Amino acid sequence: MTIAPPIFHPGQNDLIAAFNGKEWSQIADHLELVALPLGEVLYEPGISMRYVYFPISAIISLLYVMEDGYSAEIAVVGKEGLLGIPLLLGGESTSSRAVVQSGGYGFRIKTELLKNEFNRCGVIHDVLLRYTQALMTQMTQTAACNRHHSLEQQLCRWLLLSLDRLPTNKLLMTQELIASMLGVRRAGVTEVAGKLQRAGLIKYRRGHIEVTDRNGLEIKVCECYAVVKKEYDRLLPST
Amino acid sequence: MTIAPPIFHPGQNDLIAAFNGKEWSQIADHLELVALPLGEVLYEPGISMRYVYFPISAIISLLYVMEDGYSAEIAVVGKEGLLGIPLLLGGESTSSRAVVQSGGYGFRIKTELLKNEFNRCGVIHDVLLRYTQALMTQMTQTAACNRHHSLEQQLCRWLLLSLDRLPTNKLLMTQELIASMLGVRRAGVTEVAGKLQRAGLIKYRRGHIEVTDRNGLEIKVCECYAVVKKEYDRLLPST
DNA sequence: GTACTTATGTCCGTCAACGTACAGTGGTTA
DNA sequence: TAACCACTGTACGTTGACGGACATAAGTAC
Repeated sequence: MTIAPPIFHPGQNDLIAAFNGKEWSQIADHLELVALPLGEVLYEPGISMRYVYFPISAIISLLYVMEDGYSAEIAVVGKEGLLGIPLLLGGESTSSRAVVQSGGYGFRIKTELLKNEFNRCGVIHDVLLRYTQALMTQMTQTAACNRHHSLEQQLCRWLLLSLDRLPTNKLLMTQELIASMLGVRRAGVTEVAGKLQRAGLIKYRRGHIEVTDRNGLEIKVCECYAVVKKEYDRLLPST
Repeated sequence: MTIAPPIFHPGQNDLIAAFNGKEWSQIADHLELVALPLGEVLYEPGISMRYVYFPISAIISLLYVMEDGYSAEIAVVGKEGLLGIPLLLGGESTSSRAVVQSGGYGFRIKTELLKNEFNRCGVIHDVLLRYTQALMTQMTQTAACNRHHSLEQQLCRWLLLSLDRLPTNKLLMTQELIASMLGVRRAGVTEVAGKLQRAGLIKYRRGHIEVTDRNGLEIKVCECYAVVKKEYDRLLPST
């Protein structure tokens, strides 16, 4: 038996919702609903891509993968954003990889079409540039957090950022995956996650995480989370 | 006695050199040469600024300063770039601070004037967006480098990035300052710098660093330096 | 030249995270 | 039901950087 895909509409992506003008309706027809299954690689470093993605229920992780195989998450993109900013900025490719961190659905559109609208320098242009700045804030904070904060704080930040981009408080995530996103040992994640569980903040079950006390996480997390969230709210108030 | 400021012209900034069209000449007259002395703070988090800066001989460091006073460098801007991208992206302010890391000169122009030209979506617009992407690459690499690489590698990267933005191989820099840029202990910098000096790569003298074997640094440095450099060259080939 | 400030060199105990390894256990498949 | 695999829990020694402290040396001011 096959399960019918859930019914989504483009406006569930916050950026698309913010476009909603005449210029947008011209290309809205070209949006295409796609499944974004866990682990799918959407962009690979140095490769120029044909589509940009507006996630709805999926979360995409921007990772830098080093020569020795170690990786580090730079930012996450969910329904508040767009995957493919470099395509609009004119650079085509990036040095990072985009991987689906939490499976779901999204819309995609041919790069050229969005680029054409972007280059008219109307609402779409302005919204996307503000989003670009929000993304830069996230990168900034990742860099600073990597330097100074403990694994526990970083995990809290990661959980909250993910939660903000999901409809539920449940994540499908193994500790192995989280570790590779954060660029730390799996055993380190186990330790810290156990601590959070004993404190009653989360519940763990083989690849399922449930956040049971969001407030508690917000108390434990470092400032980085709030800085990013505040900046997204400021730059993209519609969301 | 007063020393006359060196004679600079705007084209010494690589971005301005790339503009050189009719649209640019309209506002070129409004450029103003300014001294950028070591330590001067050009942008403060959350404050909207009146000018954007095109460095010529100075280097500006983008720092995120945490609540507890610890800081981390996110990126550096020199004659290859522009300080004030967030002003153009529409967000006005950022969460980071911009500090002159190496004293020198630069040109500045009122934000509004550049913004107007930017919004015409011509050459200036395109060049600045490509620069924005280069800056994002630098942030990405900083985040990844902070996570995985040793202090020694990071210092090498920092020296090389600085060197690329200076006319000489000499830096005016105390270890204390470098430490606060990298977000590490001063004693840590001393150790590593001593090691580099004994290896004959640099020469130290109370606030003066001279790189005597650039090649040696490039061998020791992590991949992060090359990734950033390559991306700048690719995105802004005129430089 | 002397006193003073500022930068650098070095040491020590501490600690978070590392790499590695292995045992348990939940869920799936045969 | 049994076998198996993938995920999780835990342990151990190692290590790079930390916080803090103090000594030395290089410039600067008097």
